[in-house]
Amino acid sequence: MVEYTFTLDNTFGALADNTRRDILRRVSEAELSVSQLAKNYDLTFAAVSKHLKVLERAKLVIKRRNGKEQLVSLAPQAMADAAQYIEWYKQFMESRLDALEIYLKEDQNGRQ
Amino acid sequence: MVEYTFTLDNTFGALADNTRRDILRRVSEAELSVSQLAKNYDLTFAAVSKHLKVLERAKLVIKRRNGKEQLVSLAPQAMADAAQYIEWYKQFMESRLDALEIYLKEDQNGRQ
DNA sequence: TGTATATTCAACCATTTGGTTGAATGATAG
DNA sequence: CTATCATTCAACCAAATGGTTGAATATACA
Repeated sequence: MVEYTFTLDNTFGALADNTRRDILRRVSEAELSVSQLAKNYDLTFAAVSKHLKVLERAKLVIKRRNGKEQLVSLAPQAMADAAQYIEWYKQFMESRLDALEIYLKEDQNGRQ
Repeated sequence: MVEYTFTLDNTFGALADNTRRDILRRVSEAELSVSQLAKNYDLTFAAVSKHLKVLERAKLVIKRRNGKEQLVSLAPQAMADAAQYIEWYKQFMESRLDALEIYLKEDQNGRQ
């Protein structure tokens, strides 16, 4: 674990919003312009542009200019980092997930 | 994908803070009282208590009373849910991670 | 060159967040 | 009961977030 602190703050912070997660979902399927993205939300263009800046800061997406428009796509390198953080969290949860299994087995009945 | 929206907001929101991630790390190893936790940070007791409420709202920890103190531990069921979200995110990233491999192979040299 | 299109920037506003302090509540020990 | 320890609640504050509108910038097109 290096100095992931700020990056993790940005990464998780960026993921803590449904619009941004939806943007990620969309651009994970295809590279889209800002206006193409903006069409999907009941938000102003500027608001979507701001969301994109949050995602850019978190290095979850990159933009490249194509004529008048700006094309958004997932940022492959940061994506790998994100997956790594997530993997780390999964690891650190793992021991507890073992405990969970035991817990669930011991508790087949009395779940509220 | 059910209605994870609010939960994911809370989950990722809760994870977007180093103090809270550190609390999670600590309580993943052992059940700790609020004051035992608070000792580790240069924060008031109340501030730590607030962080714990955020983690509770995200169902990442649970508290149980033990005499005067309140013992904090990872919330096993929510932990499983969190792992599931994370797994989902990994899945949806997977296609792009394949693309990443290709990208990395094609780009052995020119990384800035 | 001027105009339209795509996007960002700046200023502003309301709400949320992360922190503080001090009072209130809960539980145990005398 | 009352004092004490552990924790929360309430009120407050500054900074960050998520949104708006309107002006500014960049590119293409005629």
